[in-house]
Amino acid sequence: MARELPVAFQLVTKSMPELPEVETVRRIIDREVSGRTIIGASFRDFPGVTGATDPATFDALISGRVISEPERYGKYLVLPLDNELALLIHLRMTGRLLVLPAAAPPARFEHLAIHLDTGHDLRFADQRKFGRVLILPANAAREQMSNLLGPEPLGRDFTAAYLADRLRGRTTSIKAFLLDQRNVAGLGNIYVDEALYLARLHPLTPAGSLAPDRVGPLARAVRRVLRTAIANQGTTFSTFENPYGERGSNAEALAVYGKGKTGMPCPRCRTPFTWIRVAGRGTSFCPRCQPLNAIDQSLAE
DNA sequence: CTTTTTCCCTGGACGC
DNA sequence: TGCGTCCAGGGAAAAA
Repeated sequence: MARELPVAFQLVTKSMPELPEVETVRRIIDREVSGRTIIGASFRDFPGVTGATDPATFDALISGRVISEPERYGKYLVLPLDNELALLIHLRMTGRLLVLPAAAPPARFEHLAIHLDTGHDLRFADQRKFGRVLILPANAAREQMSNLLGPEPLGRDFTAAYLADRLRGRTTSIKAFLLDQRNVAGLGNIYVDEALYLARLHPLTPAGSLAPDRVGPLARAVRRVLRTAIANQGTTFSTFENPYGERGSNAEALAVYGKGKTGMPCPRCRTPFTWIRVAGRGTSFCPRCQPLNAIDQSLAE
């Protein structure tokens, strides 16, 4: 049994939810919301809960249903219901899931409220409306996930052999490759920059040009930054506390992300970090620790 | 097929 | 102080 929630609390703050942040949200939802019965729902000012574009239909589909254990696929969250349907949620940039007392006023930028039999709501808020909520058959949701996403980086399938095979012949940059959810699920801008720093790879390195002995370390770097971030309950840039007094502390563990613009020094060699744009994303790296070697440079032309 | 670019959104930071 | 501009970036879709 989940303990009584003391007051309103925020499951996760803003700041680009990637795999570790979504996993943090998943665990808290599992703790506090799964097993609960939905007694109603409402939404407004929302692009729509795809699959039920009007509130009444959505309410009818989920009322009386029990939420079962939430599943995470990359950055997606699947909340299965006991009627073969599921909510498929993506927070994108600024999406947040909140648990609030039913009587609490709408959170800022709140779009959707799911009323639970505990007297609390599961609410979805999103300043920039990039986030998405879908209702669809649970099996269809899982099938969509397997079509859209590569292996889980912390799962058994994400091996050096898989990565080497997948990299072969690719001309795009290693950063764009890692951001592509079909290659590996769950990485975003923060953890790609961190993993490349750890693996000492220049973000523009052509993916197919990685020396064989760099592939295993890259896979390990990816796993390491994610494990650390999960242990820290995600990267939080603004202040928040969950009901247990915990906040995501991984921002302090970041070595390179966001530090290129101001030229902060590399903790390893004190060279100022550099900022460039790669794959449409702001990219920070150490020009000394993460060099483009000669063969990479010729391929990058 | 692969790769790149554009677009969606809005608040905060910054320059003048 | 106020106004304009840039920036944050995941992923769908279009373009190359």
